[in-house]
Amino acid sequence: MAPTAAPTKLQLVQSNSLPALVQVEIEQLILSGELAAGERINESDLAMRFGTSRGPVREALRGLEESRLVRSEKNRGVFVREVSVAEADEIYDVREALDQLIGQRVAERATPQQLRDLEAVLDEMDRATAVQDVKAYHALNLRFHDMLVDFAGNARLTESYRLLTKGLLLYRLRGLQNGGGLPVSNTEHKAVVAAIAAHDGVRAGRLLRQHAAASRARMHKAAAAAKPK
Amino acid sequence: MAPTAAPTKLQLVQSNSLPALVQVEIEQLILSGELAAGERINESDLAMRFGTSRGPVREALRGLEESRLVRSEKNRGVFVREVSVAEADEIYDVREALDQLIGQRVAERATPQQLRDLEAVLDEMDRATAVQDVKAYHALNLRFHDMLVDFAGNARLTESYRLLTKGLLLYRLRGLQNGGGLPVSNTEHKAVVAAIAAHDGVRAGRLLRQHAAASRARMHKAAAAAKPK
DNA sequence: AAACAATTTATTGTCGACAATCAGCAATCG
DNA sequence: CGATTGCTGATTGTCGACAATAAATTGTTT
Repeated sequence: MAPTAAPTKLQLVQSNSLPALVQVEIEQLILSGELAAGERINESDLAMRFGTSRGPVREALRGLEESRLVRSEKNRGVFVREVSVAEADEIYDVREALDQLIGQRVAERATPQQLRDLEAVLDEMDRATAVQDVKAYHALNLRFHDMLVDFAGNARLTESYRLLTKGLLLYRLRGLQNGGGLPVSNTEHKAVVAAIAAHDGVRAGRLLRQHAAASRARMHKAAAAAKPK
Repeated sequence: MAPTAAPTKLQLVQSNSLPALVQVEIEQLILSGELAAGERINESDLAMRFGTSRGPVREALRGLEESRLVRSEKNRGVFVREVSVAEADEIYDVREALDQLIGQRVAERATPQQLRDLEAVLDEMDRATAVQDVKAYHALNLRFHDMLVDFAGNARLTESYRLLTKGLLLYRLRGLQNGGGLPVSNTEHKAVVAAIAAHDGVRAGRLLRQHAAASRARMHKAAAAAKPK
């Protein structure tokens, strides 16, 4: 396997081209919420900010458009995408199917070391739950699911899954981030990991799918609470 | 609803920007095999060909890179992607999961009109099989699965699925397109449509997944036959 | 003749400039 | 007074030119 340990920034600049660098930078801006959903993106401003000309920025935006993080209107500019509840619902539909596949594959292939890594994250999440640190829990949750899809050992699956979850992330940023549900969420995680440890692919797949479905239900609940209408 | 009937060319030029147009054009070049897998793409040549400067071409290539149809090496250029058997295998793994979801959803939502459309394509495929027109069958097969994912009524699912199948298309172009198996393939199609007509989501999902698995097996068989070693 | 070094050529990467287009406002006319 | 028309500033779309890099070629030396 390639040395995935810690690619230095120098290596990044040498291997990746400038537009690629700018693309991940803008992506961070969007995912962190600094560029709000729906907001229009000014090419010149970004170019200034990164110390480049508008060319690389435009190329980066085209990449982000393809990954559906922005949408582009001719002669009007590119906008940070807004993900509606309906669209998030669609994403969850696909995600549930993929999560089932992920659970199954991970249960079949997980090494003892990978299992230990998963359990370590689980512990950290327990600690975050104890102190009600929602932000930390959220980050750990992302990391947990990221590890799972990685351990499934299918690059295309990883790619599809990441693309999907990015869209979900965009929705979550709309402010209606749920409050409760952390303990129950982690309980579900533990059940999944237990099935993986038992190398029970069918059960792990089913549980991970159910976890996604529960997550979707929590989203709906939060949305309904935020907008009683 | 907007007039989706027949978008005139004028509307297309007005709504879509030049880089987007160039992108689909290059995509056609790749999918048709005019730009062979592994081949290096010359920006200036393409720009000349489309009568634009290199800017729009570069933007289009960045989009194609994001959709994994090309890969890009810094200071060396962009290359049409080659999809190995292993990678095609990975894609099929994901595709099977999505196909199951597609079958289920279509069985739940399909309208009588949509069912008739599907059956019409089935008939055409029968006719293509009768005269051993592999090329026509291939095109119809793509159309059939395209219709299915559309009828599932989930835009994100469509998007993910199309992205995946494009990769598969790229593999098929490597020449080892199977010869036989057309009749059996269409028999599978018919079983799927029958389940859809019965609005039996579970069965349709299972059958469509099995169809994808069988298709994968046929690919392996063809690959083994082409390269016995 | 083979291996290495220097040079040339082709191609990509980046930039600044100009043209095209749009949103907003002001002036005009009914 | 409202609507329409014509400016105006800002922003995007596109281009041609130049710099940086890699590949190919040639020349040189042993």
